[in-house]
Amino acid sequence: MYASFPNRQDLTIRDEIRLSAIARNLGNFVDLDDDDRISIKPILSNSQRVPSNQILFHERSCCDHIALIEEGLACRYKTLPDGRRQILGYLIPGDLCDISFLISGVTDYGVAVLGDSRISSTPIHQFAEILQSRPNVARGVSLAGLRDTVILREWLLNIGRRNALQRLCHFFCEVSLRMHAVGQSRADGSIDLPVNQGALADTVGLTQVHLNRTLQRLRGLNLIDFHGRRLQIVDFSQLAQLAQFDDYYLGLRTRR
Amino acid sequence: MYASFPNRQDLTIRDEIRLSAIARNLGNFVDLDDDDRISIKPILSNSQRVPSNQILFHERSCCDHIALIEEGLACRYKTLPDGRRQILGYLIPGDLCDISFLISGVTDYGVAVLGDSRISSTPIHQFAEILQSRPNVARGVSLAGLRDTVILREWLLNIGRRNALQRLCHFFCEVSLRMHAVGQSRADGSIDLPVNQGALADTVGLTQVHLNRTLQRLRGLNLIDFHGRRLQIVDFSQLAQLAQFDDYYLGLRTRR
DNA sequence: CGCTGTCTTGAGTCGGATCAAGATTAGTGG
DNA sequence: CCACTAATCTTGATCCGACTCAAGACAGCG
Repeated sequence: MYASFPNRQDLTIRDEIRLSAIARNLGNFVDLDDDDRISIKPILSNSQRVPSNQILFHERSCCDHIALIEEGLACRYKTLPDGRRQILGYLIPGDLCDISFLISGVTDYGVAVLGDSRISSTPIHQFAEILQSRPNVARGVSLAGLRDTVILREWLLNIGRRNALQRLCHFFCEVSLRMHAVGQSRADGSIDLPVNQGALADTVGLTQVHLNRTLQRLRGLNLIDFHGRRLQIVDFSQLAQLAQFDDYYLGLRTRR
Repeated sequence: MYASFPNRQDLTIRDEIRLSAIARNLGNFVDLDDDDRISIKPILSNSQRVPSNQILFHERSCCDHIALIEEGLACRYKTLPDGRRQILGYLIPGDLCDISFLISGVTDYGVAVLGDSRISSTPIHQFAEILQSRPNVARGVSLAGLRDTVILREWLLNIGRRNALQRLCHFFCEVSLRMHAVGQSRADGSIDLPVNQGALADTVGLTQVHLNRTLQRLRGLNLIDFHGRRLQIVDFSQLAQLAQFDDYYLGLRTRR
């Protein structure tokens, strides 16, 4: 699928899991051994394709499954009675949405699929069993869940205290690094970002029109290139500087 | 201390714990029995007074204790390199800050005390022991922690998608209900809110000047009365309607 | 009483919203 | 492959909410 990957056919199952997005994701937080990786196989085994724009679950719904994004993109969101929407975060390959179902079983937010995706769904009890038998995996999953909250806090700072240009830069920096960390960037460093400008506006708390103009400013500064649902960051360090972006909060192991 | 409370001297230890803010807080999520309540006594036993404006811990620090707000008020915050600050949430009596230390040990945010407070601090290992022996308490603590995140999401929606007046109304509704739920409201329904307008501005993502004017509009509408660090909500239902506030996300058991 | 923090007010500016229309692209069925 | 349709993107004009800067009023406190 991606240039740097060997052909899937040639891989053993163990290697396939090793290269899976979730193994890469958890690998950012803990060191998984082979047994750990084998243990998460059930989570990967019943995936299915989900078309763009489908709602995985609605705001204020109940959940007895834990979904994993294997390919594609999804987002958490909340809406106001008058229809205004705020996107609360993105779920990229390797992300679970949401382990808090293990505790609570209800959601305050909804999850929508953004591009055509492949998503697997695991019953809560089965998921819980894996966590119980593999403490290492459990710790990785906990830390991944914790990072979701850390990102949420950074977003609140972003939207509450940065201006339009900075917000957008910050978002692009973040999503780009996260995609890299789970092996979802292309050879040229670009990433697939199947979102329209309306969704981008709902991400950073702007209107669609103003987002469009901000995007053009960014393009004019020659910092990014965003066409055909693909994001290419031209100058990451300048982008990060403009946004006062610091990857500390992502807690990713640097492994370039 | 509050008019409706019996004199502390007359209480047995068991009753004292029952009336403690943390027991009331956890009681919003699970039903605690007497053994559960006795078990949390160690958490309450080494409290000390902390003066206003003191920093409990800084952004990006390490933590080996879990702090409990027994009286007073504190807030989580993050700052930008240029000094801009965003308050991420308030810690009111009965709140733990933050159980994620059980997993991670480092913070991305800081915590500052706002009014003179009484705060107790428990070593992580001791705290973990209690959770291990009392699953009911553990579940309550987990749900309380989960609600912190739910509130965070609501704040992102609030700051991202509501205007100045709505944001402020929403915040007042929320903090008022939360204080009620842990027995921290006065006989007349007012609550202590030891924050200045600068902090309020950092709460809802506005400047201090504009917050001042928004506050005046709210006073002009005769919906609130905020003087001398005390908040009196004059007409809750109108305030809630204006903010499109819905207490669903707080997950509090209604017990008026 | 004077200091310091906090609140309030005014004037001017600007960032971002709103409204409306047109251009471009993607998707669909024939 | 084209024609038609619906999304999406882009642009312009205008307006308003919120920010900035600056100064003054007020309150709490030693």
